[in-house]
Amino acid sequence: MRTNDEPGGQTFTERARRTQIVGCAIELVAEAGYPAASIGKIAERAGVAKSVVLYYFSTKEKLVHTLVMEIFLASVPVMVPAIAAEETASGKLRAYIRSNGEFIHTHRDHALAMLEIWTSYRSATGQRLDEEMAESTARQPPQGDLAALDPTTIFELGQRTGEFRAFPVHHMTTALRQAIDGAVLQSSRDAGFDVPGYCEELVTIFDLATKGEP
Amino acid sequence: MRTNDEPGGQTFTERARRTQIVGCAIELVAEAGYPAASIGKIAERAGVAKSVVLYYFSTKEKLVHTLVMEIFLASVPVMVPAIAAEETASGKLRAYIRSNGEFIHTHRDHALAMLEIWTSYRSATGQRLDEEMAESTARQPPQGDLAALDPTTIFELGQRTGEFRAFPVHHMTTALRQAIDGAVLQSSRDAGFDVPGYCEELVTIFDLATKGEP
Amino acid sequence: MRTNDEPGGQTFTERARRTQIVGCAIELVAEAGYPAASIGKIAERAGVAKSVVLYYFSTKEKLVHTLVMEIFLASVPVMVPAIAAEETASGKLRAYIRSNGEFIHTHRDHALAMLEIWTSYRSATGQRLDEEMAESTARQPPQGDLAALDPTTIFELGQRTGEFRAFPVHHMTTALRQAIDGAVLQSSRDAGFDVPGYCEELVTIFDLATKGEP
Amino acid sequence: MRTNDEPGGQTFTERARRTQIVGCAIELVAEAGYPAASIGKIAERAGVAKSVVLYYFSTKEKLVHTLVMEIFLASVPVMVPAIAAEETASGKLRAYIRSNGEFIHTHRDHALAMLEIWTSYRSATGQRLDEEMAESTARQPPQGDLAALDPTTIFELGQRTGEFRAFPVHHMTTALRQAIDGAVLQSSRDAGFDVPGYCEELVTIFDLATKGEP
DNA sequence: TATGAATGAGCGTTCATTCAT
DNA sequence: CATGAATGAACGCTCATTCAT
Repeated sequence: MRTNDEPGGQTFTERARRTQIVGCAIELVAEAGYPAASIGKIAERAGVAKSVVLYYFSTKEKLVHTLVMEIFLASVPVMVPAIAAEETASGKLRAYIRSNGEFIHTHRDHALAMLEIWTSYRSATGQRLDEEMAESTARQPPQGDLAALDPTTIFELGQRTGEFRAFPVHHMTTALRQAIDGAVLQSSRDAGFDVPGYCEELVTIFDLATKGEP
Repeated sequence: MRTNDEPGGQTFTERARRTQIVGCAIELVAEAGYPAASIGKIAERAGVAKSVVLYYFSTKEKLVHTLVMEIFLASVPVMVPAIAAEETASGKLRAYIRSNGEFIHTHRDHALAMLEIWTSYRSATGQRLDEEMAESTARQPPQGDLAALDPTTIFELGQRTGEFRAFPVHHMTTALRQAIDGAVLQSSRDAGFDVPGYCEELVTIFDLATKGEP
Repeated sequence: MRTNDEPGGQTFTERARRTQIVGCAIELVAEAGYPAASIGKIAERAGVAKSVVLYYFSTKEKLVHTLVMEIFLASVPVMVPAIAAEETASGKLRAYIRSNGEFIHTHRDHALAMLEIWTSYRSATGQRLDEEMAESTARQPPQGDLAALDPTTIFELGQRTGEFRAFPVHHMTTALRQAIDGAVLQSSRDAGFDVPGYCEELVTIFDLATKGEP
Repeated sequence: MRTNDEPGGQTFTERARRTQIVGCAIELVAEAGYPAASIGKIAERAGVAKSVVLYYFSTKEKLVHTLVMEIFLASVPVMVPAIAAEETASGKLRAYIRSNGEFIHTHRDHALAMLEIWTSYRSATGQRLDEEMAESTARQPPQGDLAALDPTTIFELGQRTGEFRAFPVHHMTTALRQAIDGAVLQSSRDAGFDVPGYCEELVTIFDLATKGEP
């Protein structure tokens, strides 16, 4: 009954365990794929009992949500400053692609796990991750960092300043996000895939694609 | 007596059942995702016993292979003639994107199922679909139609004729394939997604991206 | 509607098919063991449809009974004359062991299949082969050849003539039958096992064991 | 707090359950035969869910190995001291047969289960129990108790001391093992079979058979 | 805080058998 | 005479989850 309750209602031990489990889960999902990443195997990798995982994350669904958040938060310090340092929309776009590529390159497991979850995860009711998130964030739209990490913002800026041609922003966003995910996909097939090189090509592609003919 | 010696050694009943099961499987994979498309659920949807599915496709792996082949073959008459009708590389590229979009639009379930399998399927040994296919086609590389449906061919043609700038072909291929898959993804989230509109934008994007400044 | 009904109510074709299926079944049981010898695999080996097997032998149980009878009948021409040619009980015993060994040697599949069925087969109600047979032959005790192939007869003869010492006949029978089955067992583990050599040793063993001290 | 750190890292509950399951499995195999002893039926007999059996023995193969070990270990205290107490080879041989008979008599289910497994078990790859064991003990040959329980040792001793005549040891071993297994077989057919009486006859048989004429 | 124990639903697969043709 | 089609029960096994301690 020591007074070891930390702010946020979590003890030091609890935070450590959660971090450890999340780390192992990310590794396992990246290596074996989401469907093969059972709670039992995650626990085994973490060296704890299976029930411990469910003690901290009462449901597999909640564990996945935590994973996603963890991965997203890991990308913020890499991407947000890089984008913010640029002033022009095309500068921000280049920074977005390059810093995302850098994140994929330096955090391969994080990126692989995210893609696995993104493509394979379904809730008990059959919903995909984005559908679940869309529901929970319907009333509370993303702000701050989350907004900064949405290419939409950049494309809208560029169209406002006249740097970019008139294109449907959400379509360009889809194309860009998918193209970047391609880096993760190739990296998952071939650990030696040249992610920075691929992203440099993406910079060229979307530079040309957003500016259009003079 | 005619039903028993059809070409391919398959009776009328057999072909009908196989078609029906494949159809139900495609629907279910498209709706619920690959991991949720168990043999039992496929059978239930088809209104037959689980063992009937395994009577026609002795293994789930074989069922998946059949699905993939079926979907691929459905795309051929839509895409191949459209691409072949164009002479220039940029014409072929536009036709590739537009006809692929048309296929996604008119064969939504096929496209969704293929994407699901592409991203979620793993063989018993953990191999992905493309890794399995890469193994089986190692000695017998694709020819004819299959080659025509690989954007690589188009990009190489364009670089030879000088229509396209010098870019790493495999990177451009990855970006294009991913961008097109984006149409499927969006369509799975929102059945009313404007696939042709999106693809028209892709036409512009890759037109600009492949030509570039001199 | 040709008048091809043979005596016994079986057509030529029918007998041929039955022989063929029984032969394949014996081979398969010998090779893969009884539990692995499913009707489907037997049919496959015979090159007929699974239902054909059940058309001729309406039940797997009946097929097994036929197999056993077939194997037994195959042993008769090898063993019975050899035993009958001897006059003394110890002569008949030697002939029994040697001819049984010869049968095992020349009909390895038959012997292996019999042993597999003997040790592994259970009817739907859990009964073993001998228990089933004991039931069906309760009222109709074996005669003629069957009696000749039961070592009991030989042992009783030897005790009557004074050639053999006084031992409990059924115990000696059990020991002998088991010892001979050992040849099959060893042969199943090692195809090159020296069955005749082993049986020659059995001849010595049971010669000594039945005569006892002078 | 004491239950959790027993020797072997097993809790009291775990050992109890394992013992219970192994006991039920031995009973069931003895009664219904190995093929009929499914995990589900073993669980049913133990009054637990099917998954509980797999919780303690992650694979049926492992359960079988445990069964075999359990049965073997149960025979050691009965047979080894009895054999060790004799000095001559023929004394050891008599003790071997009699103590084995005693074990079969007092541990009928154990003996039946062992014989069932011995004759019917096949691993996933089709290997029999002895073939599996031969593989695993190839580098680490059995010593001490295991060697004492192999009749080969006794026969070799007797030939060295001149008590036994010159016979091929492995053939005599096969015959003896098979003859003793006959006791189990008869006992399984008839619960009232006189195992000690049969073994006493075996003592006579192999006494005569190993000594022979000069 | 942490865990061992237990469960039930579901998985892919095999199999003997039935039946209409 | 022969078969293709279909079935239901059972199999070994995995998994997320519950619960008492």
